Amino acid sequence: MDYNFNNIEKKWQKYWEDNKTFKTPDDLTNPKKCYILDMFPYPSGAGLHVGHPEGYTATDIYSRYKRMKGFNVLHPMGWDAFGLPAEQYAIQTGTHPSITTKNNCDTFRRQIKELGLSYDWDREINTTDPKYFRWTQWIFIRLYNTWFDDTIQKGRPISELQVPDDIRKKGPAETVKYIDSRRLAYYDNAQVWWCPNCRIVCANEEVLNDGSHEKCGHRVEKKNLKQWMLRIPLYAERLLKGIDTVDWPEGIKDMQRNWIGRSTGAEVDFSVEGLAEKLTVFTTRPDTLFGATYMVIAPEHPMTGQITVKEHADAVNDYIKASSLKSDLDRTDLAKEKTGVFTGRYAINPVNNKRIPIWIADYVLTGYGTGAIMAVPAHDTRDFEFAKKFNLPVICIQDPDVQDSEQKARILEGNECWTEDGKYINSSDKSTGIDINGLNKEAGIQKIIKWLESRNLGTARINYKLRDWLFSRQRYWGEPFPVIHWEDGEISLLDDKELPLMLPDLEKYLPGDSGESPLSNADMWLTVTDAKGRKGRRETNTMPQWAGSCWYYLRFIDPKNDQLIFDHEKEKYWMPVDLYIGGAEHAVLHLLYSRFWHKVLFDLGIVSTDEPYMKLFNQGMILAFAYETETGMKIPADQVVEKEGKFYHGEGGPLLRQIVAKMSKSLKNVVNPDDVTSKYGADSLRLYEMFMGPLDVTKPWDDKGVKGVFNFLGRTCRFFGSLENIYEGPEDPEVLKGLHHLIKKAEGDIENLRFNTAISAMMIFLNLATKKGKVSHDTACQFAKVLAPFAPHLAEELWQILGNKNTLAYEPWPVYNEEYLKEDNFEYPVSFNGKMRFSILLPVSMSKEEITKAVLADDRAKKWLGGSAPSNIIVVPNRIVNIVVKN
RNA sequence: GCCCGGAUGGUGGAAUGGUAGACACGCAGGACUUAAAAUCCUGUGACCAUAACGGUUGUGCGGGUUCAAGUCCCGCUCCGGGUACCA
Repeated sequence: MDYNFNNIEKKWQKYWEDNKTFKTPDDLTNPKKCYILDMFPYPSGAGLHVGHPEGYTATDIYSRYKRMKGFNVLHPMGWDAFGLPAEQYAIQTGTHPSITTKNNCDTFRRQIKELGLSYDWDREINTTDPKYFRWTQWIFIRLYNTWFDDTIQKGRPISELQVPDDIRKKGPAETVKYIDSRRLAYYDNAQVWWCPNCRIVCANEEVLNDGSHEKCGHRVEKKNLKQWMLRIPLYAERLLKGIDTVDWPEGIKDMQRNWIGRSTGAEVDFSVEGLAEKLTVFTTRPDTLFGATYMVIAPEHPMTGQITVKEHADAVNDYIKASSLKSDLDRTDLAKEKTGVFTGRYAINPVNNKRIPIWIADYVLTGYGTGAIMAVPAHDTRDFEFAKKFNLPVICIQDPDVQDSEQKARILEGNECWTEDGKYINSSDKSTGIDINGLNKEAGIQKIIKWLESRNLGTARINYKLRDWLFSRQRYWGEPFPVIHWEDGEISLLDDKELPLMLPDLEKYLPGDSGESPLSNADMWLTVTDAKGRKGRRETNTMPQWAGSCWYYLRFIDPKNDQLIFDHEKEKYWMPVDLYIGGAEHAVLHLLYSRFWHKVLFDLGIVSTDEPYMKLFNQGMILAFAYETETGMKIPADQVVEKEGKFYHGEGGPLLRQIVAKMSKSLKNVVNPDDVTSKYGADSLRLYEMFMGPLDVTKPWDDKGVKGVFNFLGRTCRFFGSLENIYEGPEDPEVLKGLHHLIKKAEGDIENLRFNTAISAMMIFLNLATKKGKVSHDTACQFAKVLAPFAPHLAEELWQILGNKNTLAYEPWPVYNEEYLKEDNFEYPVSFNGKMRFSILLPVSMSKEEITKAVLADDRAKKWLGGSAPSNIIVVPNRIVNIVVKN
């Protein structure tokens, strides 16, 4: 039978759709459940990219396999469809973003369906659908009404928050202020990055290192705006601990840990000459207090005004102004050159009562720790650079653990910085009574913290890099906040019954002039009046794109529920997600934000698991070949001519180098999945994406490679689709062995997401079957089953040709029989001194002694021994023989 | 700078410490064909050698552990990703 993939694929896609083959039954009685999730895409106007099907095919193979293993499988797909491109298109053309979004979703859906992916389309969700974002708003209300109880490390309803009496006495305004200060969501002024080009606020994460906006490349500025923020750092410890409980790649776990950035140390209070107020610093090295020769506070520190003495005020103000104008670019570029200014004032070092100068410098950040540091130039490289530049004293207080005596001398003299361990010197003071001389780092830190705490000078402290999450955007195309700002200053949230709060239709989508979102133009929508006639204005910010993707996996469980966010019995059954596959670019933000929301929902009893995603896997990026000249100039792929395996810039042009690069329009090396499916079919595309290499590595796309799997499918079709190759009766032992070997291999490989080697095993079996010329009907059916998760269209077709009536999507996965895999003989490689010289076929049952005897009796062994006696013989049964000869 | 990966034929890649290069592409030769495409068969790391056998060498570089190292340990080089003065 010819391999007519077009007919076969259309036929089976229609069959699956008509029969709702992959509709997940709402059967909560099957104890074997498996929730297999893809990171749902943002449906861009460009359509599907070959990177998308990589992860989708992997989860599809896994899903189909699990169904055949008798699992109840939840495998849904949806759209993360809020986002800027549709809004910018609306600004340009006046087309409502919902129309653009719908069109893009339709394209994506069509393309995905053409790949034969076994999604339950009845569960399709769309973050822009009011029936969906109603619940996103609902979760926001929960966040607003939750506080974090540090003592039990748990989020609790705000109604359970005890307001201290001294605050209650100050009146209702102070009480509200106190309560607001504990909510997980709060509204406050925040200095944010502002992109003048897009006229939107950008999250820190969206600003690139060079100070440009990730989306448009324009330089961003700082701007003060009222913003919604989420107190994610309160969950830092929980987020950190949870990482240890999930089956994720270690690299991703590390990235999350680093992002949370826990560091232990101490807060130390320094008294300031002439001021009542103390200056508090955070340090991870309180043990180096004796080496603190100056202090630095951030330019944005609230005490800069008080600390700066008159004579230095001008210089300080100039410096603060200058640094406030700096973008990240400047701060990074100037990282090599430290800047700073002296305030004229001195602090007192608590360990020895010495006066040390207070400086202002922008290498100290306002958002981390207390925004102030004690500088220990002898043992911190940044402080060292600064001290050298401004001629501040460097006092070495640790005898370094180094051999090099010259280096040791330089360190002791304060001419080189030492950040490793060593025994303390110069670290005692009679007047204060502290002495850590002779101790090493760990003991020194313990002793100093104890001392500080006993004197109320400081306290042990844990700090996190993780910052509050800026949770609002000045955009139209996002979830509206269910929030009203009343004229008397009160903020109130909508009642659950009033959800969803819809987006108003607009004439124009341009942002408001002051940086407000386009919603500020929607007068009718904007103003509200309560029963008492009080006027209010709706929140004009909308939520960031993260909001919808933070919890979508939960809605898939019960996507059409109008009464509840989801049915709780269903949630208990399906959660957690068993396998989650997506790109590593979401390793930190999406996964961290999503885990945070999930933990809040868990604390409130809305979900039943502490972590949402049990096993995570990141597919590698798919790159493409690109071409460059000797000098490294990139040449678009359409100008390249291939001749005898070499590449030239045009006919007769200069020789080019083939390199591997990201697919890009400028390099003209973008591969469109539609082109691949029209030429080779969806099964070939699927198979090639999996055959290219391990799922998690980045790998280049090679059109020639598709041919390999296409050939395999063609040969499969011609062999198993031709009934003259199939007979009724017992199977040949060699074929039987090959088949069961394949079943075992494919099963293990699918479980471990090693699809490339599973496909190779199928090719090996096909080669064997072709060589034999005929296989039994049973063998053919088993093979179709193994093929089914990978190339489902062709597998269904073969299954039908072989006389079966139903879809094989739910046929039981074949069981391999170890009996068939048993070998009578093993071909022993015989090495001499580790070098393989010849092999010898021996029965597997042979004892070590017999093997030794048989090998030594062989003429070839005699040749390699050359008359001398072996000094050692290592026999590993069914593996190897190694003979050691001394010469 | 720091953190995390990676380096194996012409190419993508395979290999529980135990026969390096499975499988596939490409290439070469052959069959079929008037011819081409498609398909099928054979060969294919490099080097030396041969009528045939065979041998040497080989997993980025330098050391080490081991009977045995692509795999484990130490020290580098290069490439990719993440991150940016986090006290």
